Amino acid sequence: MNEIQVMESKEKAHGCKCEECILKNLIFNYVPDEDSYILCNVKREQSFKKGEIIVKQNSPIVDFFYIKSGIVKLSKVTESKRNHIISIAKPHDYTSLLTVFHGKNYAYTMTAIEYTEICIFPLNLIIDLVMRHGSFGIGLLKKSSKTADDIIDRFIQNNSRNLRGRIAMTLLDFSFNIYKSHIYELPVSRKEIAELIGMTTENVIRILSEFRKEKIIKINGKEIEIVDFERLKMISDRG
Amino acid sequence: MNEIQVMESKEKAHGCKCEECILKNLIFNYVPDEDSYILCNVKREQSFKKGEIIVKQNSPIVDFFYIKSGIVKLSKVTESKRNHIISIAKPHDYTSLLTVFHGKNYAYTMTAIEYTEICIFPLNLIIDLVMRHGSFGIGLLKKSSKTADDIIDRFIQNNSRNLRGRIAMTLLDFSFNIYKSHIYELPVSRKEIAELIGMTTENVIRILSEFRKEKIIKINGKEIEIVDFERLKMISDRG
DNA sequence: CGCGGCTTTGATGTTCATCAAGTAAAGTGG
DNA sequence: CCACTTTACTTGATGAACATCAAAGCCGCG
Repeated sequence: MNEIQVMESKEKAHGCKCEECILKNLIFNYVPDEDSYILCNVKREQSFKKGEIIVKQNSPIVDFFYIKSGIVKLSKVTESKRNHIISIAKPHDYTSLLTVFHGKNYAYTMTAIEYTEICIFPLNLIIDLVMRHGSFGIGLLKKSSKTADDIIDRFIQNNSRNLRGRIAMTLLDFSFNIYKSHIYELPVSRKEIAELIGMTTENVIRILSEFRKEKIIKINGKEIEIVDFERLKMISDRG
Repeated sequence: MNEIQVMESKEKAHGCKCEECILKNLIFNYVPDEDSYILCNVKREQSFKKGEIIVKQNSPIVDFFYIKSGIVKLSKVTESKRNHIISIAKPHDYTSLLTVFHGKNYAYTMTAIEYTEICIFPLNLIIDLVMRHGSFGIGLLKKSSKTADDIIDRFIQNNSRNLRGRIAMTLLDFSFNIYKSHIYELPVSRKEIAELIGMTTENVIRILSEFRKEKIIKINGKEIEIVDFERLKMISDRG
Protein backbone atom coordinates (compact mmCIF):
# COMPACT_ATOMS: atom_id res chain seq x y z
CA MET A 1 0.00 0.00 0.00
CA ASN A 2 1.52 3.26 -1.07
CA GLU A 3 0.82 6.61 0.59
CA ILE A 4 -2.00 7.56 -1.70
CA GLN A 5 -3.79 4.30 -1.11
CA VAL A 6 -3.49 4.77 2.64
CA MET A 7 -5.01 8.22 2.36
CA GLU A 8 -7.84 7.00 0.21
CA SER A 9 -8.62 4.29 2.69
CA LYS A 10 -8.72 6.83 5.52
CA GLU A 11 -11.10 8.97 3.53
CA LYS A 12 -13.47 6.07 3.03
CA ALA A 13 -13.48 5.33 6.72
CA HIS A 14 -14.53 8.89 7.50
CA GLY A 15 -17.02 9.08 4.70
CA CYS A 16 -15.17 11.56 2.56
CA LYS A 17 -12.44 14.11 2.39
CA CYS A 18 -14.56 17.17 2.98
CA GLU A 19 -16.05 15.73 6.10
CA GLU A 20 -14.20 18.23 8.26
CA CYS A 21 -15.30 21.10 6.11
CA ILE A 22 -18.85 19.88 6.06
CA LEU A 23 -18.99 19.16 9.73
CA LYS A 24 -17.77 22.61 10.53
CA ASN A 25 -20.80 23.81 8.72
CA LEU A 26 -24.13 24.15 10.45
CA ILE A 27 -26.08 21.99 8.15
CA PHE A 28 -24.32 18.73 8.07
CA ASN A 29 -23.80 18.54 11.79
CA TYR A 30 -27.14 16.95 12.19
CA VAL A 31 -26.80 13.85 10.11
CA PRO A 32 -25.58 10.72 11.86
CA ASP A 33 -22.52 8.88 10.64
CA GLU A 34 -24.08 6.20 8.52
CA ASP A 35 -26.04 8.83 6.59
CA SER A 36 -23.21 11.25 6.17
CA TYR A 37 -21.45 8.27 4.68
CA ILE A 38 -24.20 7.94 2.06
CA LEU A 39 -24.12 11.68 1.54
CA CYS A 40 -20.43 11.54 0.79
CA ASN A 41 -20.60 8.61 -1.52
CA VAL A 42 -23.40 9.99 -3.60
CA LYS A 43 -22.12 13.52 -3.86
CA ARG A 44 -20.05 14.58 -6.80
CA GLU A 45 -17.55 17.34 -6.69
CA GLN A 46 -17.02 19.70 -9.54
CA SER A 47 -14.79 22.69 -10.09
CA PHE A 48 -15.51 25.79 -12.13
CA LYS A 49 -13.23 28.37 -13.60
CA LYS A 50 -13.80 32.09 -13.20
CA GLY A 51 -16.79 33.00 -15.33
CA GLU A 52 -18.19 29.49 -15.75
CA ILE A 53 -21.86 28.93 -15.18
CA ILE A 54 -22.66 26.41 -12.48
CA VAL A 55 -26.36 26.25 -13.08
CA LYS A 56 -28.76 28.25 -15.22
CA GLN A 57 -31.94 30.06 -14.29
CA ASN A 58 -35.01 28.09 -15.42
CA SER A 59 -33.27 24.75 -15.78
CA PRO A 60 -35.08 21.99 -13.87
CA ILE A 61 -34.07 21.50 -10.27
CA VAL A 62 -32.34 18.21 -9.65
CA ASP A 63 -29.40 19.01 -7.46
CA PHE A 64 -28.55 20.73 -4.28
CA PHE A 65 -25.34 22.79 -4.36
CA TYR A 66 -22.86 23.45 -1.65
CA ILE A 67 -19.97 25.87 -2.11
CA LYS A 68 -16.81 24.17 -0.95
CA SER A 69 -14.47 26.95 -2.00
CA GLY A 70 -14.49 30.01 -4.20
CA ILE A 71 -16.97 32.80 -4.82
CA VAL A 72 -20.23 32.60 -6.66
CA LYS A 73 -22.73 35.11 -7.92
CA LEU A 74 -26.48 34.54 -8.06
CA SER A 75 -28.24 36.40 -10.78
CA LYS A 76 -31.52 36.61 -12.54
CA VAL A 77 -32.83 38.20 -15.72
CA THR A 78 -36.23 39.83 -15.51
CA GLU A 79 -38.83 39.85 -18.28
CA SER A 80 -37.47 43.24 -19.27
CA LYS A 81 -34.19 41.43 -20.06
CA ARG A 82 -32.31 43.26 -17.37
CA ASN A 83 -29.81 41.26 -15.39
CA HIS A 84 -29.83 41.54 -11.60
CA ILE A 85 -27.33 40.11 -9.17
CA ILE A 86 -29.11 38.90 -6.06
CA SER A 87 -26.20 37.93 -3.95
CA ILE A 88 -22.51 37.12 -3.88
CA ALA A 89 -21.88 33.96 -1.95
CA LYS A 90 -18.79 32.55 -0.34
CA PRO A 91 -17.98 29.08 0.98
CA HIS A 92 -20.56 27.56 3.32
CA ASP A 93 -22.36 30.83 3.07
CA TYR A 94 -24.95 30.00 0.53
CA THR A 95 -25.97 26.58 -0.46
CA SER A 96 -28.58 27.02 -3.13
CA LEU A 97 -31.22 26.89 -0.44
CA LEU A 98 -33.67 29.33 -1.92
CA THR A 99 -36.11 28.00 -4.44
CA VAL A 100 -34.95 24.39 -4.46
CA PHE A 101 -37.60 23.29 -2.01
CA HIS A 102 -40.62 24.90 -3.55
CA GLY A 103 -39.89 25.41 -7.24
CA LYS A 104 -39.56 23.22 -10.30
CA ASN A 105 -36.82 25.29 -11.92
CA TYR A 106 -33.90 27.19 -10.53
CA ALA A 107 -34.85 30.82 -10.03
CA TYR A 108 -31.30 32.10 -10.25
CA THR A 109 -28.24 31.51 -12.36
CA MET A 110 -25.17 30.56 -10.36
CA THR A 111 -21.85 31.66 -11.82
CA ALA A 112 -18.36 31.17 -10.46
CA ILE A 113 -16.65 34.53 -10.20
CA GLU A 114 -13.44 32.95 -8.98
CA TYR A 115 -12.16 29.41 -9.22
CA THR A 116 -14.80 27.52 -7.30
CA GLU A 117 -15.37 24.00 -6.05
CA ILE A 118 -18.93 22.85 -5.67
CA CYS A 119 -20.30 19.75 -3.98
CA ILE A 120 -23.39 18.50 -5.73
CA PHE A 121 -26.03 16.33 -4.06
CA PRO A 122 -29.20 14.97 -5.61
CA LEU A 123 -32.01 17.01 -4.08
CA ASN A 124 -33.95 13.81 -3.48
CA LEU A 125 -31.29 12.60 -1.13
CA ILE A 126 -31.38 15.84 0.84
CA ILE A 127 -35.14 15.65 1.11
CA ASP A 128 -34.93 12.03 2.14
CA LEU A 129 -32.47 12.94 4.87
CA VAL A 130 -34.72 15.69 6.17
CA MET A 131 -37.58 13.21 6.24
CA ARG A 132 -35.57 10.84 8.35
CA HIS A 133 -33.74 13.37 10.52
CA GLY A 134 -35.80 16.27 11.73
CA SER A 135 -32.74 17.91 13.21
CA PHE A 136 -31.25 18.16 9.74
CA GLY A 137 -34.43 19.93 8.68
CA ILE A 138 -33.96 22.42 11.48
CA GLY A 139 -30.41 23.01 10.33
CA LEU A 140 -31.58 23.71 6.81
CA LEU A 141 -34.36 25.96 8.06
CA LYS A 142 -31.87 27.98 10.08
CA LYS A 143 -29.47 28.33 7.21
CA SER A 144 -32.17 29.08 4.71
CA SER A 145 -33.91 31.73 6.78
CA LYS A 146 -30.57 33.35 7.58
CA THR A 147 -29.67 33.45 3.91
CA ALA A 148 -32.99 34.97 2.98
CA ASP A 149 -32.88 37.54 5.76
CA ASP A 150 -29.40 38.60 4.75
CA ILE A 151 -30.41 39.09 1.14
CA ILE A 152 -33.51 41.04 2.10
CA ASP A 153 -31.48 43.16 4.45
CA ARG A 154 -29.00 43.99 1.74
CA PHE A 155 -31.83 45.12 -0.50
CA ILE A 156 -33.17 47.43 2.18
CA GLN A 157 -29.74 48.78 3.02
CA ASN A 158 -29.09 49.37 -0.63
CA ASN A 159 -32.37 51.09 -1.32
CA SER A 160 -31.91 53.54 1.51
CA ARG A 161 -28.57 54.82 0.25
CA ASN A 162 -27.54 57.17 -2.53
CA LEU A 163 -25.09 55.96 -5.14
CA ARG A 164 -21.97 57.00 -3.26
CA GLY A 165 -23.30 55.22 -0.19
CA ARG A 166 -23.98 52.08 -2.19
CA ILE A 167 -20.51 51.93 -3.67
CA ALA A 168 -18.96 52.56 -0.26
CA MET A 169 -21.09 49.80 1.25
CA THR A 170 -20.09 47.38 -1.49
CA LEU A 171 -16.37 48.11 -1.16
CA LEU A 172 -16.57 47.64 2.60
CA ASP A 173 -18.56 44.46 2.16
CA PHE A 174 -15.88 42.90 -0.04
CA SER A 175 -13.21 44.05 2.36
CA PHE A 176 -14.86 42.74 5.52
CA ASN A 177 -16.94 39.79 4.57
CA ILE A 178 -15.10 38.27 1.67
CA TYR A 179 -11.42 39.14 1.55
CA LYS A 180 -10.86 40.27 5.13
CA SER A 181 -8.30 42.73 3.90
CA HIS A 182 -8.18 46.43 3.07
CA ILE A 183 -6.60 45.59 -0.26
CA TYR A 184 -8.10 43.13 -2.68
CA GLU A 185 -8.78 42.21 -6.26
CA LEU A 186 -12.37 42.93 -7.29
CA PRO A 187 -13.84 39.65 -8.54
CA VAL A 188 -16.51 41.44 -10.54
CA SER A 189 -16.61 43.94 -13.38
CA ARG A 190 -17.90 47.49 -12.99
CA LYS A 191 -20.97 46.36 -14.88
CA GLU A 192 -21.60 43.57 -12.38
CA ILE A 193 -21.31 45.97 -9.46
CA ALA A 194 -23.93 48.06 -11.21
CA GLU A 195 -26.19 45.03 -11.51
CA LEU A 196 -25.65 44.20 -7.86
CA ILE A 197 -26.58 47.58 -6.43
CA GLY A 198 -28.99 48.80 -9.07
CA MET A 199 -27.30 51.65 -10.89
CA THR A 200 -25.59 52.24 -14.23
CA THR A 201 -22.09 51.10 -15.09
CA GLU A 202 -21.08 54.67 -15.91
CA ASN A 203 -21.97 55.89 -12.46
CA VAL A 204 -20.16 53.02 -10.77
CA ILE A 205 -17.03 54.08 -12.62
CA ARG A 206 -17.64 57.76 -12.01
CA ILE A 207 -18.01 57.30 -8.27
CA LEU A 208 -15.03 54.97 -8.01
CA SER A 209 -13.05 57.72 -9.74
CA GLU A 210 -14.42 60.30 -7.31
CA PHE A 211 -13.30 58.16 -4.38
CA ARG A 212 -9.89 57.85 -5.99
CA LYS A 213 -9.60 61.61 -6.50
CA GLU A 214 -10.72 62.20 -2.91
CA LYS A 215 -7.96 59.80 -1.82
CA ILE A 216 -10.38 57.45 -0.14
CA ILE A 217 -9.28 54.48 -2.21
CA LYS A 218 -6.54 53.53 -4.65
CA ILE A 219 -7.49 51.83 -7.87
CA ASN A 220 -5.31 49.75 -10.11
CA GLY A 221 -7.53 48.01 -12.62
CA LYS A 222 -9.44 45.49 -10.54
CA GLU A 223 -7.27 46.03 -7.49
CA ILE A 224 -8.85 48.14 -4.79
CA GLU A 225 -7.05 49.49 -1.76
CA ILE A 226 -9.06 51.19 0.94
CA VAL A 227 -6.94 54.09 2.16
CA ASP A 228 -9.27 56.25 4.21
CA PHE A 229 -11.40 53.67 5.94
CA GLU A 230 -13.14 56.19 8.20
CA ARG A 231 -14.42 58.35 5.39
CA LEU A 232 -15.58 55.34 3.41
CA LYS A 233 -17.49 54.14 6.46
CA MET A 234 -19.01 57.58 6.88
CA ILE A 235 -20.11 57.73 3.27
CA SER A 236 -21.62 54.28 3.62
CA ASP A 237 -23.50 55.26 6.79
CA ARG A 238 -24.66 58.74 5.86
CA GLY A 239 -25.21 58.25 2.16
CA MET B 1 -76.45 18.00 25.07
CA ASN B 2 -77.42 21.12 23.19
CA GLU B 3 -76.16 22.06 19.75
CA ILE B 4 -73.26 24.10 20.95
CA GLN B 5 -72.05 21.31 23.18
CA VAL B 6 -72.24 18.87 20.30
CA MET B 7 -70.18 21.19 18.16
CA GLU B 8 -67.57 21.68 20.86
CA SER B 9 -67.26 17.97 21.27
CA LYS B 10 -66.75 17.53 17.54
CA GLU B 11 -64.05 20.17 17.59
CA LYS B 12 -62.19 18.37 20.35
CA ALA B 13 -62.36 15.13 18.43
CA HIS B 14 -60.76 16.78 15.43
CA GLY B 15 -58.22 18.72 17.43
CA CYS B 16 -59.60 22.20 16.94
CA LYS B 17 -61.87 24.41 14.97
CA CYS B 18 -59.35 25.69 12.50
CA GLU B 19 -58.27 22.24 11.57
CA GLU B 20 -59.84 22.54 8.15
CA CYS B 21 -58.20 25.86 7.53
CA ILE B 22 -54.89 24.57 8.74
CA LEU B 23 -55.08 21.33 6.84
CA LYS B 24 -55.82 23.19 3.66
CA ASN B 25 -52.53 24.87 4.19
CA LEU B 26 -49.33 23.27 3.03
CA ILE B 27 -47.58 23.24 6.31
CA PHE B 28 -49.85 21.47 8.67
CA ASN B 29 -50.65 18.68 6.30
CA TYR B 30 -47.64 16.82 7.42
CA VAL B 31 -48.29 16.35 11.09
CA PRO B 32 -50.13 13.20 12.15
CA ASP B 33 -53.37 13.39 14.09
CA GLU B 34 -52.08 12.96 17.60
CA ASP B 35 -49.61 15.80 17.10
CA SER B 36 -51.98 18.15 15.39
CA TYR B 37 -54.08 17.58 18.47
CA ILE B 38 -51.25 18.88 20.66
CA LEU B 39 -50.69 21.73 18.25
CA CYS B 40 -54.31 22.75 18.58
CA ASN B 41 -54.46 22.54 22.31
CA VAL B 42 -51.34 24.53 22.88
CA LYS B 43 -52.01 27.25 20.35
CA ARG B 44 -53.67 30.44 21.38
CA GLU B 45 -55.72 32.55 19.08
CA GLN B 46 -55.66 36.31 19.20
CA SER B 47 -57.36 39.01 17.21
CA PHE B 48 -56.00 42.42 16.32
CA LYS B 49 -57.73 45.58 15.23
CA LYS B 50 -56.58 47.61 12.25
CA GLY B 51 -53.37 49.32 13.22
CA GLU B 52 -52.52 47.12 16.19
CA ILE B 53 -49.03 45.74 16.51
CA ILE B 54 -48.83 41.97 16.61
CA VAL B 55 -45.17 41.73 17.41
CA LYS B 56 -42.34 44.24 17.54
CA GLN B 57 -39.00 44.22 15.82
CA ASN B 58 -36.20 43.28 18.27
CA SER B 59 -38.42 41.65 20.84
CA PRO B 60 -37.22 38.14 21.72
CA ILE B 61 -38.53 35.33 19.61
CA VAL B 62 -40.80 32.98 21.51
CA ASP B 63 -43.73 32.35 19.24
CA PHE B 64 -44.51 31.26 15.76
CA PHE B 65 -47.33 33.17 14.07
CA TYR B 66 -49.86 31.98 11.59
CA ILE B 67 -52.29 34.36 9.89
CA LYS B 68 -55.76 32.89 10.13
CA SER B 69 -57.54 35.86 8.61
CA GLY B 70 -56.88 39.49 7.82
CA ILE B 71 -53.94 41.36 6.37
CA VAL B 72 -50.65 42.08 7.98
CA LYS B 73 -47.68 44.26 7.15
CA LEU B 74 -44.08 43.41 7.94
CA SER B 75 -41.86 46.37 8.49
CA LYS B 76 -38.46 47.29 9.77
CA VAL B 77 -36.71 50.47 10.81
CA THR B 78 -33.10 50.84 9.71
CA GLU B 79 -30.34 52.51 11.73
CA SER B 80 -31.07 55.66 9.79
CA LYS B 81 -34.53 55.61 11.40
CA ARG B 82 -36.28 55.08 8.12
CA ASN B 83 -39.21 52.69 8.08
CA HIS B 84 -39.41 50.07 5.37
CA ILE B 85 -42.27 47.74 4.61
CA ILE B 86 -40.91 44.36 3.57
CA SER B 87 -44.10 42.62 2.66
CA ILE B 88 -47.86 42.61 2.94
CA ALA B 89 -49.12 39.22 3.96
CA LYS B 90 -52.49 37.61 3.68
CA PRO B 91 -53.95 34.47 5.29
CA HIS B 92 -51.82 31.34 5.02
CA ASP B 93 -49.50 33.37 2.91
CA TYR B 94 -46.91 34.29 5.42
CA THR B 95 -46.40 32.65 8.71
CA SER B 96 -43.56 34.52 10.34
CA LEU B 97 -41.16 32.06 8.80
CA LEU B 98 -38.25 34.36 8.19
CA THR B 99 -35.87 34.95 11.05
CA VAL B 100 -37.60 32.78 13.64
CA PHE B 101 -35.36 29.82 13.00
CA HIS B 102 -32.02 31.53 13.10
CA GLY B 103 -32.41 34.69 15.11
CA LYS B 104 -32.86 35.59 18.75
CA ASN B 105 -35.10 38.58 18.11
CA TYR B 106 -37.78 39.27 15.56
CA ALA B 107 -36.28 41.12 12.62
CA TYR B 108 -39.56 42.68 11.55
CA THR B 109 -42.53 44.34 13.18
CA MET B 110 -45.84 42.73 12.31
CA THR B 111 -48.83 45.04 12.25
CA ALA B 112 -52.44 44.26 11.44
CA ILE B 113 -53.60 46.54 8.65
CA GLU B 114 -57.09 45.11 8.76
CA TYR B 115 -58.93 43.19 11.45
CA THR B 116 -56.75 40.10 11.76
CA GLU B 117 -56.86 36.78 13.57
CA ILE B 118 -53.55 35.18 14.43
CA CYS B 119 -52.81 31.70 15.70
CA ILE B 120 -49.85 31.68 18.01
CA PHE B 121 -47.72 28.60 18.69
CA PRO B 122 -44.68 28.36 20.94
CA LEU B 123 -41.71 28.10 18.62
CA ASN B 124 -40.34 25.27 20.73
CA LEU B 125 -43.33 23.16 19.86
CA ILE B 126 -42.85 23.81 16.16
CA ILE B 127 -39.19 22.89 16.38
CA ASP B 128 -40.04 19.79 18.36
CA LEU B 129 -42.52 18.77 15.68
CA VAL B 130 -39.95 19.23 12.93
CA MET B 131 -37.54 17.10 14.95
CA ARG B 132 -40.05 14.31 15.14
CA HIS B 133 -41.60 14.65 11.69
CA GLY B 134 -39.18 15.32 8.88
CA SER B 135 -42.04 15.79 6.46
CA PHE B 136 -43.23 18.75 8.50
CA GLY B 137 -39.74 20.20 8.12
CA ILE B 138 -40.01 19.81 4.37
CA GLY B 139 -43.34 21.62 4.46
CA LEU B 140 -41.84 24.50 6.37
CA LEU B 141 -38.84 24.62 4.06
CA LYS B 142 -41.12 24.83 1.06
CA LYS B 143 -43.22 27.55 2.56
CA SER B 144 -40.26 29.47 3.88
CA SER B 145 -38.28 29.39 0.66
CA LYS B 146 -41.35 30.39 -1.32
CA THR B 147 -41.96 33.32 0.98
CA ALA B 148 -38.37 34.47 0.72
CA ASP B 149 -38.27 34.11 -3.05
CA ASP B 150 -41.46 36.11 -3.41
CA ILE B 151 -40.12 38.92 -1.29
CA ILE B 152 -36.82 39.00 -3.15
CA ASP B 153 -38.66 38.97 -6.43
CA ARG B 154 -40.76 41.91 -5.42
CA PHE B 155 -37.62 43.86 -4.55
CA ILE B 156 -36.12 43.16 -7.95
CA GLN B 157 -39.33 43.98 -9.76
CA ASN B 158 -39.62 47.17 -7.80
CA ASN B 159 -36.06 48.29 -8.37
CA SER B 160 -36.30 47.86 -12.11
CA ARG B 161 -39.28 50.19 -12.46
CA ASN B 162 -39.73 53.93 -12.41
CA LEU B 163 -42.18 55.48 -9.99
CA ARG B 164 -45.21 55.23 -12.24
CA GLY B 165 -44.39 51.59 -12.86
CA ARG B 166 -44.11 50.90 -9.16
CA ILE B 167 -47.43 52.44 -8.33
CA ALA B 168 -49.09 50.57 -11.19
CA MET B 169 -47.53 47.32 -9.99
CA THR B 170 -48.74 47.93 -6.46
CA LEU B 171 -52.29 48.74 -7.48
CA LEU B 172 -52.43 45.61 -9.64
CA ASP B 173 -50.95 43.54 -6.84
CA PHE B 174 -53.69 44.58 -4.42
CA SER B 175 -56.29 43.97 -7.08
CA PHE B 176 -55.07 40.52 -8.08
CA ASN B 177 -53.45 38.97 -5.10
CA ILE B 178 -55.33 40.42 -2.19
CA TYR B 179 -58.79 41.66 -3.03
CA LYS B 180 -59.39 39.82 -6.29
CA SER B 181 -61.45 42.74 -7.52
CA HIS B 182 -60.91 45.78 -9.72
CA ILE B 183 -62.37 47.95 -6.99
CA TYR B 184 -61.15 47.90 -3.43
CA GLU B 185 -60.40 49.87 -0.30
CA LEU B 186 -56.67 50.53 0.13
CA PRO B 187 -55.68 49.06 3.50
CA VAL B 188 -52.63 51.30 3.70
CA SER B 189 -51.94 55.01 3.74
CA ARG B 190 -50.09 56.84 0.96
CA LYS B 191 -47.15 57.02 3.31
CA GLU B 192 -47.15 53.26 3.75
CA ILE B 193 -47.24 52.71 0.00
CA ALA B 194 -44.20 54.96 -0.18
CA GLU B 195 -42.44 52.85 2.45
CA LEU B 196 -43.35 49.69 0.58
CA ILE B 197 -41.99 50.69 -2.81
CA GLY B 198 -39.24 53.07 -1.76
CA MET B 199 -40.33 56.54 -2.79
CA THR B 200 -41.67 59.69 -1.14
CA THR B 201 -45.25 60.14 0.03
CA GLU B 202 -45.62 63.21 -2.14
CA ASN B 203 -44.78 61.30 -5.28
CA VAL B 204 -47.15 58.47 -4.42
CA ILE B 205 -49.94 61.03 -4.22
CA ARG B 206 -48.79 62.87 -7.31
CA ILE B 207 -48.74 59.74 -9.42
CA LEU B 208 -52.07 58.50 -8.11
CA SER B 209 -53.46 61.89 -9.13
CA GLU B 210 -51.85 61.55 -12.56
CA PHE B 211 -53.48 58.16 -13.02
CA ARG B 212 -56.79 59.69 -11.99
CA LYS B 213 -56.43 62.57 -14.45
CA GLU B 214 -55.45 60.12 -17.18
CA LYS B 215 -58.64 58.18 -16.36
CA ILE B 216 -56.74 55.00 -15.55
CA ILE B 217 -58.18 54.78 -12.06
CA LYS B 218 -60.86 56.40 -9.95
CA ILE B 219 -59.99 57.53 -6.45
CA ASN B 220 -62.32 58.18 -3.59
CA GLY B 221 -60.27 58.55 -0.46
CA LYS B 222 -58.93 55.05 0.16
CA GLU B 223 -61.18 53.50 -2.44
CA ILE B 224 -59.46 52.62 -5.69
CA GLU B 225 -61.21 51.53 -8.85
CA ILE B 226 -59.14 50.33 -11.74
CA VAL B 227 -60.83 51.64 -14.87
CA ASP B 228 -58.30 51.17 -17.64
CA PHE B 229 -56.75 47.87 -16.74
CA GLU B 230 -54.77 47.57 -19.98
CA ARG B 231 -52.97 50.86 -19.60
CA LEU B 232 -52.19 50.18 -15.96
CA LYS B 233 -50.71 46.85 -16.96
CA MET B 234 -48.69 48.55 -19.67
CA ILE B 235 -47.34 51.15 -17.28
CA SER B 236 -46.44 48.40 -14.85
CA ASP B 237 -44.64 46.41 -17.54
CA ARG B 238 -42.87 49.19 -19.38
CA GLY B 239 -42.18 51.51 -16.49
C1' DC C 1 -5.17 42.77 -36.96
C1' DG C 2 -9.72 43.85 -36.04
C1' DC C 3 -13.70 42.98 -33.34
C1' DG C 4 -16.32 43.04 -29.21
C1' DG C 5 -16.49 43.76 -24.48
C1' DC C 6 -14.84 46.54 -20.64
C1' DT C 7 -13.52 51.05 -18.97
C1' DT C 8 -13.47 56.00 -18.75
C1' DT C 9 -15.01 60.97 -19.14
C1' DG C 10 -18.05 64.61 -20.61
C1' DA C 11 -22.48 66.77 -21.88
C1' DT C 12 -27.41 66.76 -21.54
C1' DG C 13 -31.95 66.01 -20.02
C1' DT C 14 -35.23 63.49 -17.06
C1' DT C 15 -36.69 61.76 -12.93
C1' DC C 16 -37.27 62.25 -8.48
C1' DA C 17 -36.58 64.15 -3.55
C1' DT C 18 -37.00 68.13 -0.99
C1' DC C 19 -39.14 72.26 0.58
C1' DA C 20 -43.15 74.94 1.21
C1' DA C 21 -47.89 75.79 2.08
C1' DG C 22 -52.46 74.66 2.38
C1' DT C 23 -56.78 71.65 2.96
C1' DA C 24 -59.09 67.81 4.82
C1' DA C 25 -59.75 64.20 8.19
C1' DA C 26 -59.18 62.02 12.46
C1' DG C 27 -58.08 61.72 17.18
C1' DT C 28 -57.93 64.00 22.04
C1' DG C 29 -58.98 66.26 26.15
C1' DG C 30 -61.90 69.48 28.61
C1' DC D 1 -69.70 68.03 21.68
C1' DC D 2 -66.55 71.47 20.50
C1' DA D 3 -61.99 73.49 20.28
C1' DC D 4 -57.55 71.77 19.67
C1' DT D 5 -53.83 69.07 17.95
C1' DT D 6 -52.08 66.00 15.23
C1' DT D 7 -51.86 63.14 11.24
C1' DA D 8 -53.03 62.29 6.45
C1' DC D 9 -53.53 64.17 2.02
C1' DT D 10 -52.66 67.37 -1.89
C1' DT D 11 -50.36 70.60 -5.27
C1' DG D 12 -46.67 73.51 -6.90
C1' DA D 13 -41.88 75.13 -7.42
C1' DT D 14 -36.98 74.14 -7.31
C1' DG D 15 -32.72 71.90 -7.48
C1' DA D 16 -30.04 67.71 -6.97
C1' DA D 17 -29.24 63.14 -8.18
C1' DC D 18 -29.07 60.05 -11.60
C1' DA D 19 -29.78 57.80 -16.37
C1' DT D 20 -28.89 58.26 -20.99
C1' DC D 21 -26.27 59.38 -24.98
C1' DA D 22 -21.94 60.02 -27.20
C1' DA D 23 -17.06 59.32 -28.06
C1' DA D 24 -12.76 57.49 -27.31
C1' DG D 25 -9.00 54.44 -25.27
C1' DC D 26 -7.86 49.90 -23.71
C1' DC D 27 -7.33 45.00 -23.58
C1' DG D 28 -7.88 40.15 -24.68
C1' DC D 29 -8.92 36.85 -28.12
C1' DG D 30 -9.78 34.47 -32.35
